[in-house]
Amino acid sequence: MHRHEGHDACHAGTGDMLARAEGLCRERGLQFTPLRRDVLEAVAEAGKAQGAYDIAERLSVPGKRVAPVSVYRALDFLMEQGLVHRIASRNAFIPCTHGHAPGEGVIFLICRTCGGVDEASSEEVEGSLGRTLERAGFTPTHSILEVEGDCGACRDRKPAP
Amino acid sequence: MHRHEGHDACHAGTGDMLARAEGLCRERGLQFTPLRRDVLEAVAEAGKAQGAYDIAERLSVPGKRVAPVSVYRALDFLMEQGLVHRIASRNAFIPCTHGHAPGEGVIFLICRTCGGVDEASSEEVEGSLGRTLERAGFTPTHSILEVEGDCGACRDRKPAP
DNA sequence: GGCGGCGGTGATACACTGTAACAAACCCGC
DNA sequence: GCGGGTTTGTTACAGTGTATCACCGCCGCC
Ligand SMILES: [Zn+2]
Ligand SMILES: [Zn+2]
Ligand SMILES: [Zn+2]
Ligand SMILES: [Zn+2]
Repeated sequence: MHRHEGHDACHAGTGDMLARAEGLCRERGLQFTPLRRDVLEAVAEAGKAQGAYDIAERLSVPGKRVAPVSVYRALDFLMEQGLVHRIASRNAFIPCTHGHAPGEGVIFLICRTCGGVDEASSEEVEGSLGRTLERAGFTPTHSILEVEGDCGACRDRKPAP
Repeated sequence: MHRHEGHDACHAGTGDMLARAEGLCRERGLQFTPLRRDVLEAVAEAGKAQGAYDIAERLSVPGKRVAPVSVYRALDFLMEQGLVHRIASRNAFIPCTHGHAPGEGVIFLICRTCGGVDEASSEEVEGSLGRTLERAGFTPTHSILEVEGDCGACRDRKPAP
């Protein structure tokens, strides 16, 4: 869940996220390498959607540069495992904090003020979208639904004029 | 030129589209310049979503090159006037063949086989999405909904089993 | 031990997408 | 014709993503 109370709250789930990722990779017989771990950690700690180049810069230290291409490869892996999502409207990436049923759609709620991205899902939206597509004679394989606006915390913080 | 080659989803036809655009610009006191006209025509004739650089190349002839930056400016104008849409998941542009009520959402149906993009809208999807957002305490300003899959024509043409 | 395949990483180069900045051309009313 | 806004040309650059090859570490096999 996306929280705005402060950094501690935002970062609280990072450890859990890493532990979950490690377990999931072991379970699937895949390698949770240091680079993949670092990329996931960087995405999880950021509190907002991160570009691949942002991650590369964040992970680079004097004497040890992480090239964007390596970040892209790690992100591809993490996306295949469902640990990270790509936000098409921002060319940026977020950690998955939701845990999805197979085939379930996701709605990304992107706050234009704080930049945070929350995930939601809705059987109702799924159903009505499915009916609309069927009516149009269209067979879907994949869909993206991204909403921009103001999250509750930011709306409360700046009450209407 | 080539207007009746395929079964293409030129619902309205390129000519109608250009006439509509010209009338709309006159009505709003805006300039429907040759470049803007050419860009809209290129997008409308393509039959599938076009990248800005594709359009630039299509409009360029020996001795008269159209720079991508000019295409981007024309596309910005056409998008402001609601004559063209941008497909975020493809970094590409399509002509608007739908005609939208103000504030109405759009669903883009992107065929992975023929590359064509159709538009749909649904009060039902709008409503259920609005309720889901309200439940999440999120105030939307703009949303994108893009579905990838197979259009009816392509599904019929390749009967699977 | 040596050896070869395999997946992951490093490194460079490149393609694609989009924007900033400034100059020149154009249009339109005065 | 003149002045001011708009449109376009041109160049340069920033941002995003991919291709390619080489190297390394690991594991199974001879
Ligand atoms: Zn998720
Ligand atoms: Zn916010
Ligand atoms: Zn439209
Ligand atoms: Zn199709």
